[in-house]
Amino acid sequence: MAKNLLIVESPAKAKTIERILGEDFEVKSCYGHIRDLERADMGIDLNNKYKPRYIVPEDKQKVVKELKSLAKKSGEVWLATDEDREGEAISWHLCEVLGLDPKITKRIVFHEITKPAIESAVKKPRTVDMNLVNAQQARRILDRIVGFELSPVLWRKMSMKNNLSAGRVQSVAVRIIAEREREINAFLPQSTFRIEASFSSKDISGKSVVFSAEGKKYAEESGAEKFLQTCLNAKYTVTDIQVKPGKKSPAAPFTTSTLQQEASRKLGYGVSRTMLLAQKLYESGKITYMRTDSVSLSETAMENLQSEINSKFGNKYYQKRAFKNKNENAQEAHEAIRPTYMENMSVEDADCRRLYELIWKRTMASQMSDAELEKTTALIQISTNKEELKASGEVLKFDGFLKVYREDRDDDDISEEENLEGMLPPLSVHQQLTLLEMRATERFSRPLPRYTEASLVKKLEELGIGRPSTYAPTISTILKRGYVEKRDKEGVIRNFRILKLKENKISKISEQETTGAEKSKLFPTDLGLVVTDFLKQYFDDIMDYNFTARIEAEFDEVASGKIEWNNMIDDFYIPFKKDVDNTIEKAERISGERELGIDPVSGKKLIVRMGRYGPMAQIGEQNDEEKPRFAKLKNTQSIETINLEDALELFKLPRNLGPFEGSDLTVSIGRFGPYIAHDKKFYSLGKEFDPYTIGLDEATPIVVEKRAAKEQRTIKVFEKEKIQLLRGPYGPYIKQGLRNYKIPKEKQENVETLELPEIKAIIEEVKANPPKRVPKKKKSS
DNA sequence: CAGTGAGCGAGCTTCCGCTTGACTT
Repeated sequence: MAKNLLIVESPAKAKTIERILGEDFEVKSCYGHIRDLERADMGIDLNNKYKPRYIVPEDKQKVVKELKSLAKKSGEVWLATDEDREGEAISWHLCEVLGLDPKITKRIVFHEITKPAIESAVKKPRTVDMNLVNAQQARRILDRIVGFELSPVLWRKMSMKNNLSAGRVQSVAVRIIAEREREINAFLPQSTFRIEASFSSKDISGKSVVFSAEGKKYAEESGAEKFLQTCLNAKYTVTDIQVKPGKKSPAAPFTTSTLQQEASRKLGYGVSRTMLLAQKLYESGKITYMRTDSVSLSETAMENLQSEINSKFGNKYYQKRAFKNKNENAQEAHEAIRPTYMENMSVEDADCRRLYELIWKRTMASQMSDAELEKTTALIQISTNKEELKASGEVLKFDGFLKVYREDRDDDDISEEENLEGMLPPLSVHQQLTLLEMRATERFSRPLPRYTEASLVKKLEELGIGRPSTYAPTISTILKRGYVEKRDKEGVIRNFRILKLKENKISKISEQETTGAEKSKLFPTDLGLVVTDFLKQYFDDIMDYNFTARIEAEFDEVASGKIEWNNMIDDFYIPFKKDVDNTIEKAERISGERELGIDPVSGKKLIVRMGRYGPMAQIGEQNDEEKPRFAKLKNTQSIETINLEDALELFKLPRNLGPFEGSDLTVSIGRFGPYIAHDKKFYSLGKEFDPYTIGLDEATPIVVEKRAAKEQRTIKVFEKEKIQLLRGPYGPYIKQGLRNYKIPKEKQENVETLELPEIKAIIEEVKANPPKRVPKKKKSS
């Protein structure tokens, strides 16, 4: 009898399932979606109820062909794609392509790859849920409409014409970054003077230890000073001690988003790196599926965890927990991310090890007991005034899950008070304390920090925007489009004041701290800011943080059969199309123009705006008699924040440094950064040099050095044929015009002896057999 | 490779969400 064919999405999953199901089934994977909307005319028939036109993309034709031929030979085809909207649609597309009747074809689902789960799924097959499929089609079509209508609006209205894009997810992601930047720019730090006293007391062994207590905060220095004065000659007595038990509970096992956040905080990984390593672990069978929004663990995994915890730490450390997803948008087609076998504490692969151990610890901790704490608060009376000081401390009574894992938090979630808590020595009521010193320290409020890749993912997830499979690609997209940059920012030094009461004397000191330093954070570019403003002005609805949540609710109604998908799309498209047409007709070109003042030399207006090649400054106007002067903004400058002085500075380039070997040296900034030009040749200027201040004596050695290096690189030159024989980082190569040609290995040995005929032969040879490259696909890249 | 910055019109770009490879100029 012919075998049954069971189709899943992921090939790694196929292997495991085939082992579980045994002889009767052949398990194959379709590698995700097998059809997509055609690109021409959006792939949607706007005049016929938005009827979609699907095609099998080129890179999926091979797998579709294979599945077709297998389906023909098989006894019965079973569809086991993921149990979510996208998975349901994949099953339906498979029916369409393989010629199966969706009304009778067997469709099964499971959320975990375990023997009981799969065997019970096979016992109760259903058929494809067309309402759910239609909800997916609506999602797909709406995203296509938004992306393919909005992007062309940008092409028309932006002077920069390199492939700009807009979409339901990416445009809101950029908006989040843009708004945070503006909040930070507008932020005015407020300072307060916080009272902190250090006392000495005896610990259990009779040794002197120091602990601190906190007092009030004062808005002004004068208030803090007055308070300190009232404390002169004071005595300090403990008046009250409160001891309260407390507990901490472990976090849920990892989802894609929480894994990305913790790998960023604890290991400093970007989201793409995390996903790459997780993929490797998944493919080698070490962890469960890594693109998931579920926090639940399979029964098998729970049993495995119980026995591991009991044997490693004892029964006292075990606590069974079932986690619930807080996120309403979760589709929970898979389990949480966990090790497949808890007995593997680590993995061989060094790259993956740290991520694996993180997953292991988090999973382990999730089924361990609470940590038990004792929180102590002591009130301290000041004999000379009515204020009180408060000392708090925390003692860990039982470590519980903290034995293996503690979740990190982002800076913005940690309050000052928590930071201060430490241990307290044993104290008693009426106890007299010895004051070591009391300080009023000036503290400034801080703006919220800029987003990291991972904290942006967290924000997107909270808003229900994007899916586990798209978080990392979305960030790549907004970086690639130049809407956002990932970089560091140096902090600035600022003074703060401290008033100190010590040995019954008050003194004032000033200290310095660095503030505003950021590492590996997301900054909006001028392009990102300008495009966001434009989209918000004309497409407020799409840019709304709740847009996705609203349409998701409608997709749910489609999925439950309450509304027809075409009607839903129609309700969206009619007003949207009106906005698009109106914008194309009425909106001015996007420029972000800002007038900074008057150039003192020419007396003309200086403006900054977006130009064809990026942000720039301009002196004078287009229709002036004299042509306006232009200068490119530096990478670190922004249209929004640059001032007149800095903008004028930009016009000092190109600078003529004077003569060298008979011709002038000039320095400027070009398309590829700062450079020195001499004798019609160009030499890049390293980061350590400033083109605005570099002098002739510094510049000439650079020219001499780089010229020598270039000569060394050159083996031979044939002027007439425009052919050069050069030495590159990957060995010698031939350059003709702008194209490079690789020299075959066997001829690399004696390149010096190569003559023109032989070189031409190599060029012809390479032209005839071009090296294999990633085809520049119009599709995914 | 090292300049540019107006507008026209050719012909191009673009979305989100499922999946893995095969590229190294």
